[in-house]
Amino acid sequence: MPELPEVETTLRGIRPHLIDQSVKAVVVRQRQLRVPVSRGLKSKLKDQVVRDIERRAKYLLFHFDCGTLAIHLGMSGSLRVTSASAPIDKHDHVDLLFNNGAQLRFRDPRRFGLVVWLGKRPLTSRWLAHLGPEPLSDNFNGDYLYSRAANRRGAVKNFIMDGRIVVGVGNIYASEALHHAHIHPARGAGRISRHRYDDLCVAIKGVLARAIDAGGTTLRDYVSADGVPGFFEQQLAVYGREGSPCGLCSAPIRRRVIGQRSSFFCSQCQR
DNA sequence: CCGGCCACCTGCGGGC
DNA sequence: TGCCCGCAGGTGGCCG
Repeated sequence: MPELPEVETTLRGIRPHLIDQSVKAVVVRQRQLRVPVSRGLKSKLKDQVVRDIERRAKYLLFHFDCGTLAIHLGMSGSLRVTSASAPIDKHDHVDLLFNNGAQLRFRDPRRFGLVVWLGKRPLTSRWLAHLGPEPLSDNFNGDYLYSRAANRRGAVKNFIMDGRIVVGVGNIYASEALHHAHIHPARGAGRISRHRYDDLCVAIKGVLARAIDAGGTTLRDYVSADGVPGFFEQQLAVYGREGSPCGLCSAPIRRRVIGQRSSFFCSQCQR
């Protein structure tokens, strides 16, 4: 479900409720997520104060004095701040209860998500150490993309979805950004000019920034931490629109599997 | 190092 | 109504 804009929207929703609050209890109903939730989490977090929460790639990092907890939403995860009386869904796997009465609830039907302790040096942990730059940062630019693409024969769509190259570009926004930049998703990454990588970089930043502004994209059941759906779906140019006319040239949008993922594009506008 | 493929898991909608 | 199939927003790991 969530790509970077949805994770950023979640961060903005939960942060004000939890900063400076101390953990009263941890409830784990299902520890079999992508990796098992560690049994020591409860004793580790008890009475610890949330000093800050930030996002790195699609990971939410909860910083405590004793170290950092990471939560990843996988394909179907969501985080909500609820009251203690909220009914428990069968996929509500982990709660953090706070002394101010707030409760952070992690729900994840498919259980591809992650609740892991990263210790005192989170950026060197196996989950974060290999990650590429943030797409909205200044060190992600056309020069960087072009240099990393040299000699790569794989499809550019797979290239920009590779977290070692750049983080946070998932299946929706990869298709969207490539349409904006008029680049065919199956084109070899090493066969794109420096100039076109400038365009692609601008397109990636633009599409992510607009999606954040709209509160993310709601497909199926995604809602932000406050229970409000995102409204970016109405702005999607190609994703999920197979057969409908391209907004630029009216040719029908095509769907094709690239790297085992559905990809949407206009074969007129994108080369 | 790189590319291709698989796995993990549940739910939903469409077709018969 | 019910079953089966294909599809779904992520990403680490394995193999050649």
